[in-house]
Amino acid sequence: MILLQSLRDNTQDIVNALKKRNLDAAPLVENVLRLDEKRRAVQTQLDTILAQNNTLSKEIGMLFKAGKAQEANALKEKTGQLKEDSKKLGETLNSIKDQLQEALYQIPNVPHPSVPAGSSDTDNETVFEEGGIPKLDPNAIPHWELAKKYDIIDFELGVKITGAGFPVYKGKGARLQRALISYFLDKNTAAGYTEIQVPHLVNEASGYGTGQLPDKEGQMYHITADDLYLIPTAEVPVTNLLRDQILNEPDFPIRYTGYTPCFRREAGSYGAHVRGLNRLHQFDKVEIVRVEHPQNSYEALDAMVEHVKQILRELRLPYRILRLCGGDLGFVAALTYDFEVFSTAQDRWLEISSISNFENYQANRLKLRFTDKNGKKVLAHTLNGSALALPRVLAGILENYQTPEGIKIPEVLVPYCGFEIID
RNA sequence: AGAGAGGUGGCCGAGUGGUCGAAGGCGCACGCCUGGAAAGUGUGUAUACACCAAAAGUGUAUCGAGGGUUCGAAUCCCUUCCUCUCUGCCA
Repeated sequence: MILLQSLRDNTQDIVNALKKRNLDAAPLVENVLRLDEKRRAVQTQLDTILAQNNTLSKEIGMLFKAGKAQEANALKEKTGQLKEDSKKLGETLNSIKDQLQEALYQIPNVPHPSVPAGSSDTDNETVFEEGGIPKLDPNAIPHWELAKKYDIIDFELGVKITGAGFPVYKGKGARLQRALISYFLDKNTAAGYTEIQVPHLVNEASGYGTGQLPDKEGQMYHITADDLYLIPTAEVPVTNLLRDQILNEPDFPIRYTGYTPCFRREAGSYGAHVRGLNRLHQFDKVEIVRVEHPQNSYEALDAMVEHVKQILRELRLPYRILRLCGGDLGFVAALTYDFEVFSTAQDRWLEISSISNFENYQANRLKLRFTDKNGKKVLAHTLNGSALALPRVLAGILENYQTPEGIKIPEVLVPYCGFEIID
């Protein structure tokens, strides 16, 4: 959530910057500032009344001790009105606070100056492109057909036991999945990220911490019996490890990587582009998460981008990097780079990683702070990215590495797979 | 799931209606002591919000969370969440 203090201090700058999201934030911001002003006025009133009441109570206590019961009782009568007033004001204050909170939740993060203007994914800016697009056999086919041909992924079986979007990986397909997970984790730990295994279900507080709640309630699977949510990404449990923490400067940088399955309801997103592995309800992902000193967060973002580049180079997949435009930028992100792999067989780009700096937007909700050199408590910056999401990487490999003899396994994965070709 | 115990500051732990934001200890920071260190010793050591231009300062809230009783609640009552122990179940 956006920092109220900076909203107060830089109102106009923030409203202007949010225009990049094609959002006229002025009314939202005005509402927040109005509520904030109201809140402070009520707070001051309430504090005064409570202070009076406290003083009286102390006096009464002392009078009783001194045996002056009569005087004490006289004072007691004075407190009646104060009590009534404080109760009313307390209720008002709570209601204003709730409204303020809700109003703040509606304001998205302020885009970084480098975020291009634009309304949809067609306005995203390609900042880097690398890797040769392979020349495939004229009979090349998309991965869902390859999956069937070599019997490595069974979508129908998934439908039978669960439903659409829950594929079953078989034989070499399953082994390739496991290989990718291990390979990604190894790359990440070698780059300094600490491997971590987290629960796949989280409570409500964690959902709020990283911003999935309340905005994206409908996107998560909710276990109502125990009021827990299946994680849509490892970002949620991993980032929440640091919720309510006050760090020290030497603790930076904090770097975590974790593999988890991810569960997404993807309500309302069906269509031609969701075939096969392109969009699933359950998929595997290896995530990287960083918590940084505000001064270093953009350096960290660049490092994360470089790191993922390295992996795609090793896998020899043609990819490009996009800087998301204001219209495509996620609600809580200040700057996001998307990685896309080109699927030659589908003749389209597939998003396989999204790396974002949330600056202090997420940390504000998480109450994730550190003590700076002057002893002040300052919000940290949080970042995360996929390194990497499995299904589309798998799709890219299957499609780009297909030959008439079978699907070749990228060299770096052979030691992890134990075979060189799927045939 | 059933029965019981419990949740206090960075940690341990005292506190069963009044001056308690909370004893004591540990830890941490700074100083003294020392050739240096240890030991010893002194001081300090929560967070949020409000008032104030700001600092200083003052006020308010916070003893798992929410509500109640009371002039006054860490302490009493209710609700709820969580943890631990035993029983049950079980990879």
